[in-house]
Amino acid sequence: MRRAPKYYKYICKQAEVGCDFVSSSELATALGLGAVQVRKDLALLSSVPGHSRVGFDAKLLKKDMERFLGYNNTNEAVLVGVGNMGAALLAHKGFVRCGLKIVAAFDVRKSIQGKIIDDKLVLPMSKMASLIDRLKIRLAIIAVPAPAAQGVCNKLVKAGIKGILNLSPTHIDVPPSVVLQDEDIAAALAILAQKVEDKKES
Amino acid sequence: MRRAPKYYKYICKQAEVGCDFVSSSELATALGLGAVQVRKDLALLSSVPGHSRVGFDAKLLKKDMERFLGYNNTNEAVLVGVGNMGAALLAHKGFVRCGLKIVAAFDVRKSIQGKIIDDKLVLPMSKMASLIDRLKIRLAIIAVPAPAAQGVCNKLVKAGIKGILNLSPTHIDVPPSVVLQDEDIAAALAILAQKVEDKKES
DNA sequence: TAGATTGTTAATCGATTAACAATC
DNA sequence: TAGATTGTTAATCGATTAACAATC
Repeated sequence: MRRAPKYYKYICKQAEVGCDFVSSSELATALGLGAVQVRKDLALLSSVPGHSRVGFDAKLLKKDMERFLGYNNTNEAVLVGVGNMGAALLAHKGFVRCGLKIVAAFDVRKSIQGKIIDDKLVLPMSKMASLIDRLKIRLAIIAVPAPAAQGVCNKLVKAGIKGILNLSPTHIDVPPSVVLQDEDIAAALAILAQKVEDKKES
Repeated sequence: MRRAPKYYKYICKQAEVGCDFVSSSELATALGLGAVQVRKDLALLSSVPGHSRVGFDAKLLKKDMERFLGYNNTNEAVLVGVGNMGAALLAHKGFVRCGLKIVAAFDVRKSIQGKIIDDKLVLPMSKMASLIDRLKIRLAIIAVPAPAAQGVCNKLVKAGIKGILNLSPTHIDVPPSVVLQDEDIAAALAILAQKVEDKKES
């Protein structure tokens, strides 16, 4: 359910302001969605039915969303590539909220090995496979330059990684047993530019 | 067409290796999609029909994709928030390829104002509105902490921005005339973790 | 020709929307 | 009660898939 994160963030914001209840019509107008669609989504996502006239209990709904999005059970991940973007992710505070923790970082460059960023030590690539195996890590983030991405990916898969978030702007091949997700900020911005252009015309 | 970037990246990779032709069945197996779906997509995206037995001309198809994805016409954007993530984006090389250029960066913190990152000067917020207006910028990236995001967004909209890429992990409100796109790496990784979990069970 | 490919037409599936009854 | 909300059932729409004819 691709709308769940949006709902979650809106509910969080409302809960902060002290709203005890959130109605589906409120969510619909706030997020620019159809009221019926939101009602249907909430019926699916919420563990308790909503109350007529007032809507859904904000705190309960927030908990349901967290459970649904898997923000409760902590997942550990490794990061490969501590360049500008990789270093920013190491220092990023937003992961804990989603039940995520980067437990180790790796880089080929000797110059950065041994450095500590936000309490995490940057290790050489040679330590990667054994650490993933020993700690039973299943998730990895690839933040290396495009030409190195496929090689890193192969090593990760061999070491037992089951989910890869690919931040490099290139296609990589994974076996069917591994889940791959591409996240390319430049491409996302380009799509946004397109949408703006399309809107102007209509 | 959400699959276009994937096609594009795969074609790029093949073109680099020296492949002159790409077939839809090849794309399908490489990207894990249905062969018919790819054929239909290409029929829509390609300006020239494919040749039977060999597939599509890789160079032409690459050009078509670039045109479709808007990678040709250069779009300028501003960045607000030069923290870890913002600084990484300023130094990021991947934008040019997608026809994008960050022309200016802003931050509230005096300590970072005046610094130059990758040839771009970090300016105080007070310069933002006039610069956006003067350079007729339509795109902005928000990379500030969550509590500041809505305030920054309001200023951007007032200054005439038409498309916003929101990297902060919070919901923000925009008027219907503005296109908003959320990009939350932590949330993306959480979804990946979910998919891995789901796969294990099935 | 045989085989691998393309493109098209029709069928299926899933998600969205519309209409309405039920609740407080 | 009246009004605002919820939840459900049926209709619509769009995207995906299946089947097949056409090409080199």
